[in-house]
Amino acid sequence: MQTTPLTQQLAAQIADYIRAERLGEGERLVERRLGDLFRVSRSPVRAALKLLEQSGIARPGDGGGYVIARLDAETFRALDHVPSYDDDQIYLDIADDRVSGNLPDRITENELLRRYKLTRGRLTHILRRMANEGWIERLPGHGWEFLPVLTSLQAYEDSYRFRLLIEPAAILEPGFVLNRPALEHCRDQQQWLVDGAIFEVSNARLFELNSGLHETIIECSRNSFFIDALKRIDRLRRLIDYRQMLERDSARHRCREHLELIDLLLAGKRFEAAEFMKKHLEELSTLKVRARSRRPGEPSAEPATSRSVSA
Amino acid sequence: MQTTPLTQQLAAQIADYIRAERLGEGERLVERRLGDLFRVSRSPVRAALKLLEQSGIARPGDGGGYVIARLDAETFRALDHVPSYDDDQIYLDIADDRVSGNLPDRITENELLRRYKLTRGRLTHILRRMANEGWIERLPGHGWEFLPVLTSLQAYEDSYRFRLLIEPAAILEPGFVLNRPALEHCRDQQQWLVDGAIFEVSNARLFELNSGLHETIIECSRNSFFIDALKRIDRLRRLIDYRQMLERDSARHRCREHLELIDLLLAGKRFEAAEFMKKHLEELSTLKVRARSRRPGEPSAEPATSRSVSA
DNA sequence: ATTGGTTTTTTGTCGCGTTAAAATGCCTTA
DNA sequence: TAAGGCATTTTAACGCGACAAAAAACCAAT
Repeated sequence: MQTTPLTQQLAAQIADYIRAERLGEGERLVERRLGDLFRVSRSPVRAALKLLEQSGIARPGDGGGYVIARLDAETFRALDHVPSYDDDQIYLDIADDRVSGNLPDRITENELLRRYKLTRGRLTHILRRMANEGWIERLPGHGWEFLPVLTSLQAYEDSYRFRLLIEPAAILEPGFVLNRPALEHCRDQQQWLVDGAIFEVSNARLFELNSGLHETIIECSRNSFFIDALKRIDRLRRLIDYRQMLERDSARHRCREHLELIDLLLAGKRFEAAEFMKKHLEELSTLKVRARSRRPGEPSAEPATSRSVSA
Repeated sequence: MQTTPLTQQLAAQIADYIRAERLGEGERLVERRLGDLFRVSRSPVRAALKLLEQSGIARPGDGGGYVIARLDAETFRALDHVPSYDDDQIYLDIADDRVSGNLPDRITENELLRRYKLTRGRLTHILRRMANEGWIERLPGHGWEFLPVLTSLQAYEDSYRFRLLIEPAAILEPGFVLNRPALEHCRDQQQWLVDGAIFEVSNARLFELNSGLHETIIECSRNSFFIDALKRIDRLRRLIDYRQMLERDSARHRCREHLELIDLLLAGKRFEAAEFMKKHLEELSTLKVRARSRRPGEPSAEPATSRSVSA
């Protein structure tokens, strides 16, 4: 039996689907329908179903095929963490090495190939992704050059001024429609954080939950330009914010604000919500600036915060 | 002698550089310095210099190397149009075929390979580019799917509301610094259009000049998030706006507005400029909406605008 | 008509050799 | 010491074949 990335991903998606749709034991898992739903052919669906059988989520049905087995929370947990693409880890490794100064400003593809033991295709994928996110650039001839986007404080302030503009405006978009279930899901998560989980979750997870909330809100605007713009910023932020130790007390304060914000939205008070979002982001921005108050060129006044960024 | 794309591009860049820096006859064109400037090694610079010799812009200097020859406008014109990458044309062809309905919603890479006679590498480049611009998407398994971003009127209105937000705000950014030479260059171009050239230039060129102006302005904000956001929108717009016959009288009106806008900026009246930009975009938005008042699904009421573009 | 099972076709990734072109290093000269 | 000339090394795109996996077509059963 083969378990390819696609198969694993599909299995996780199907599990999510079962949970989201509240499907009960004994219901058929129809191959064709699942294939249509997730835009793949039946082949990977079959493999995914076999995988789900092994996890105990599905069992063979009468007359072939699979039906849903039992559904305790424990069973799901096994598939909970979406198996991130192998590439994603290497991508983060490169970002890591870059931010911590292990990679020079300019580098060739072959050098990266050697360092990270990749195939050419994979590396090309990763490089293009980084280029799209705007922190590496192809040189006219051979090689690539890292851009200073991530490392400068200036970029941070810039990104917050941009968010300050678009996020409140998105809430006031004419096409804005609340996605209640998604928002309520976010509220549960934020409540969970406030109730103490915040001191236990990883940086990565915390970042994911918070940016996920902001993205859920902006998605309600149903204007892809707002949505894409924020998502692009978040992909960039992820690379930095992952790494710095987030201060949990102020993070908790932010989560409380998130809860307020969600409640305003759920109550239909869009205008107030937009105002609140503005204030929330303004606070966030000053927080960040205070935390990393080093000018790009200037020597650091606070050695504790100045991690060497580039060789 | 080899003339690769890089060589040609370099030659054009060097020519531009000579013009921009007002370098005179007899000045040395130092290989190393040019290489550093354009971030390439000496090899392609040498090839480019040979090319410039053929064009009559450079001539061999005493003791080797090249110096600037004579500099009449006629000589430059030969190198004026930057040789666009081969890929760009195919990219536009695909967009063309897509917009005019010659390509199905889903398609495999091999099918595209056959249709457009590309190598795998090239196609991968193009597909990734389209994916980044947000109008095609990789399916989980095999194949790609075109997204409806481009074709819907809704997306148009969305994009204009987004621009209406960011473009005036960009002018008011704290880091805003006028790029006088660039703006004056734009003013010359706009004046040239208003003076009658507008009835002669191609759609493509008109689009390029106008979006170039808007991008020049937003670049003065020196906030990469504003800049990137607008550039992304423009890349999308290009695909559509290329194709529809632009109405020259209202286009001329827009150019007149552009001139006013530039004058406000050059006079340092940023606040007024931002206000003017807002009004300008509002007008533009209503224009567009009126011009393409066809719902995505509905049959076209104006057959004149649906030109079959490619076989 | 749906569904599952099976087979066939197609796809797209990987590995590897080849090669033009870009980068680099060395030498000479002014 | 800064420049060009020249030779050498390195790079990355291309082409091709192999192979696993996904898509598609076909069949049988209910």
